[in-house]
Amino acid sequence: MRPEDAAAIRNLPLFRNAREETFGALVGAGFLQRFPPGVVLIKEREPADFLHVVVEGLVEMFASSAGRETSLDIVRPVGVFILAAVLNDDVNLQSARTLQRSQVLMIPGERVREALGADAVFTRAVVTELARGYRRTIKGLKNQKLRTGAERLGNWLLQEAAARGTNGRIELAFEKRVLSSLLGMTPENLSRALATIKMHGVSVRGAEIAIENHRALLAFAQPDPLIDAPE
Amino acid sequence: MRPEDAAAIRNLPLFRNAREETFGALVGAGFLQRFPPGVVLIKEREPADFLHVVVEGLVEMFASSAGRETSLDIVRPVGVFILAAVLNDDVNLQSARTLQRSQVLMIPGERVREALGADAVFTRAVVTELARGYRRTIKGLKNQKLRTGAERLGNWLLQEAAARGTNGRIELAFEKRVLSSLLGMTPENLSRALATIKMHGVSVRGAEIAIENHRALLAFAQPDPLIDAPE
DNA sequence: CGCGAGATTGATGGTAATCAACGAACGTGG
DNA sequence: CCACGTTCGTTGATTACCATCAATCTCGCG
Repeated sequence: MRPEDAAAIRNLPLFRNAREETFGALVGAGFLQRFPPGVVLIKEREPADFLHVVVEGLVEMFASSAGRETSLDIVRPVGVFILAAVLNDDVNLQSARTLQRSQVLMIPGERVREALGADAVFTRAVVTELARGYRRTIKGLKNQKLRTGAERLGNWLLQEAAARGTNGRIELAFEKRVLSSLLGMTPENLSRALATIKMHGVSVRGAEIAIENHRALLAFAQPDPLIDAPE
Repeated sequence: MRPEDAAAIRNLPLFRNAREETFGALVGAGFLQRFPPGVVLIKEREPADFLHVVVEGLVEMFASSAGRETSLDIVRPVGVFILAAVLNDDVNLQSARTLQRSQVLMIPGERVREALGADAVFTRAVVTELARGYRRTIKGLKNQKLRTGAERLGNWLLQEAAARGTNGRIELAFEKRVLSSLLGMTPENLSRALATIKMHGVSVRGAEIAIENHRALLAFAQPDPLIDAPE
């Protein structure tokens, strides 16, 4: 593992204040691996054997049922996934696949559960991380139940633009079909939603999306801090 | 507080294995109060000052945005709510109101956060409870994104019937409009969904719903343990 | 009895999924 | 370098699903 990767992981809220030996035990027992795009890292219905940390790249969380499939989240560096399943020693509710060439650290779940008992500070960080993930998911549920597709798109754009601080310019890092699934619609409908939203201050050229008229998009999307807050 | 209420709370997964003094400190600092139906206990956007425990009755968690409103969960005895917001010392993402005459124990958030540092067993229980709530919400999101309204209804009925062990008979404990909101549809559409699933082995008379043909309903609803499992 | 809240039913329009066809971009192999 | 093929995205037509508006019905209760 490169020193800057180790430092990035150490700097995760989950590990930042943990004791050195806790961190060492966890990372020491883990495997750091590279994957090409499109690799399925975990599958729903299977036991959650490893806690995953995305060190580099991009990972899509998704789920299927009765022949349908939907994307639930996109995990960027440095982020963690299936923490809840690992802690409960349960099966995965979600699958995960790489969207880009990615580097992922996998820590045996058993080690994570051991660390819980051994390091109170780490445990407190786990509580915070879980609570944060919990709240993120509730926001996702509100987003899905309270808004139309075009509104979800508008708010997603506002959020992305704000997160990147790139003055309203957004370059999609993955295919539009993934975005459509994340936003809870079909690819066809994303196309139409993008067309709709052009009337509200947005321009689209391929994977380049720009918010030309921030005020107009705000008026249309009506962002709500209790749904769209970055965290 | 009646002794049997104290015992029920003590028996919650969250408190079951906590040290006696932890439990005493938490419950001792709490207020046990009775409320008539329709009382708003907490409001979204406000700080989460108290952890709430539903001792008796029924509480609806709901949220609003941009003039729309939806129900997110129904909490029954003995259940806990807004744990995540209390732990993060953050604002509520959801509001809560009583659906029936209810008894609720309110524990100051500060005490809960203190107990985290003082009792490792309690902390471990908090981790488990949070992870469980997290996974429940992900199931809710999958339910919403992967199924139609009638399918959500069918699976809700199957789940209720199984939970009550009352041989397929379900007596609604709250108004249908609440159920419709919980299932992510309008009251009108719930009526139609109920009409639809009459063709799949369900009978409805007022608030009495019965699964006459379990096999037929299963075939229609296609329950999935990764969405519908009680927990 | 008659009122009123909740539930149902009907009519209509909007939103989204599906099916189908076309177009653009890209990579490969001739 | 170009022809071809594949994948992705877009567009159009149709259908399914759902929301809204309006009217009626049911039932509990004063």
